Amino acid sequence: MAKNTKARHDDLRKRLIDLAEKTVEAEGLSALRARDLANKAGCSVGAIYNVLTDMNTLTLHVNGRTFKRLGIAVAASIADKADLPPRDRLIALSLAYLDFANNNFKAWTALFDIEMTAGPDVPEWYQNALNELFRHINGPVREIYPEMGKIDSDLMTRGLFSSIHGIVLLGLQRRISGVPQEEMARMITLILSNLSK
Amino acid sequence: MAKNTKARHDDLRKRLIDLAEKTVEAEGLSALRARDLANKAGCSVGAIYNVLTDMNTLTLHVNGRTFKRLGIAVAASIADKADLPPRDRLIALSLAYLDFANNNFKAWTALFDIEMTAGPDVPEWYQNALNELFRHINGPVREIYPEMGKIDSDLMTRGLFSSIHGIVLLGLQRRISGVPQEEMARMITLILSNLSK
DNA sequence: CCCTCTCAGTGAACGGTGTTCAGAATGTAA
DNA sequence: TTACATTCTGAACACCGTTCACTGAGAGGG
Repeated sequence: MAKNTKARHDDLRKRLIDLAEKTVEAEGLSALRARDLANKAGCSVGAIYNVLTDMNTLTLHVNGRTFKRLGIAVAASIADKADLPPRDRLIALSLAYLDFANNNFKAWTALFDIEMTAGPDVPEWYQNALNELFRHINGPVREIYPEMGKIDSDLMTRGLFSSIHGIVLLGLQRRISGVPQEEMARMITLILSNLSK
Repeated sequence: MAKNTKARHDDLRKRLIDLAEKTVEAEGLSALRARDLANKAGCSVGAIYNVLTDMNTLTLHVNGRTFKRLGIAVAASIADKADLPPRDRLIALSLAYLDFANNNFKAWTALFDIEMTAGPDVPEWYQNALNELFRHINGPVREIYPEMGKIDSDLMTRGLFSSIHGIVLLGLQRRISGVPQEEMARMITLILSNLSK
């Protein structure tokens, strides 16, 4: 029965993450409540804590899935575009990022709404997921700036990602007036098109 | 006494905002609690609600002050640099933004941590404060791209602000590995220096 | 078949939020 | 002093995540 318990635990854990993912996608991270979740899963509140250490780690699991989907969507955007000029590949990547954030707004928001006060460092899988995104950007960057040293081209890569992220973030949160949805794509294109050299 | 109460209310409101500002600066938005605040102000919890509709509006007041300080800091960075080339002025503005966010990290974070789910629109003063920042950016942008139409140059302005914001945000939150403090300035400089035309 | 005995699962209870509102306290006027 | 109006108070409420003393179902031996 030790084996049996583990199987039941694994099963419950998976169901909880599935349900949490649906909730986050539909209503956002703030709608993820322990009692509601237990209710939907047909278990007690306590059962959640038999299987997951925290509500926070549950969110981490959901975010892990979101990051995976994000990575796939971004990679797909340049899968058949290897022959395009590097600037156009950067634009394609960025628009895919915008598109994903827009179509999965609440799940995408949850990626950055989570607490990360524990220590100076972020979970490893989070770093890995970001590094995966960086890899895609780094190729075009090195093509555009072949003379640039590795340190600077890495900085440029992270800087470009952060820039696009900032545009998408402030735009989708409607924190900046006069940036309707359809203009965000143009904003991204404008900035990336004007990268010199 | 109607006058008298108004004066007392105004006084209490001011003291509450002062105390809240200190708390947010020292410990962050999450440390702002109604009971603690009442304790520090020497009043009852209920008194807060006689004078402020909400804990959220209290945060808005604090954020208003932070935005004002931010605006002053950013404006000061180019006050004596009118003769510099536009790209250098953009860099000065951006580094001032980075500097302010770094030196007032918790208060600056609070600017964007606040709930804005109420309706599709953000408070008016928030928009005004942002527009003030945009004005500073718009000048150099129009100098760099004199042939650009107003619509596009406005998009470029907002896009550049969002970009710098994204770099500062992800960098200071340590959400991106390998971007130590001193390299963020270089990251910003790299990107802005490579704006073409 | 029954009786232990173990242990996973339960949900009431705990500590912590923001917010409210019946009543106490204070002030005003007759 | 008394009657009334106004202001202020803090216990109580609703709602979080989290815990832990209990329950009850199932295993194994007699």
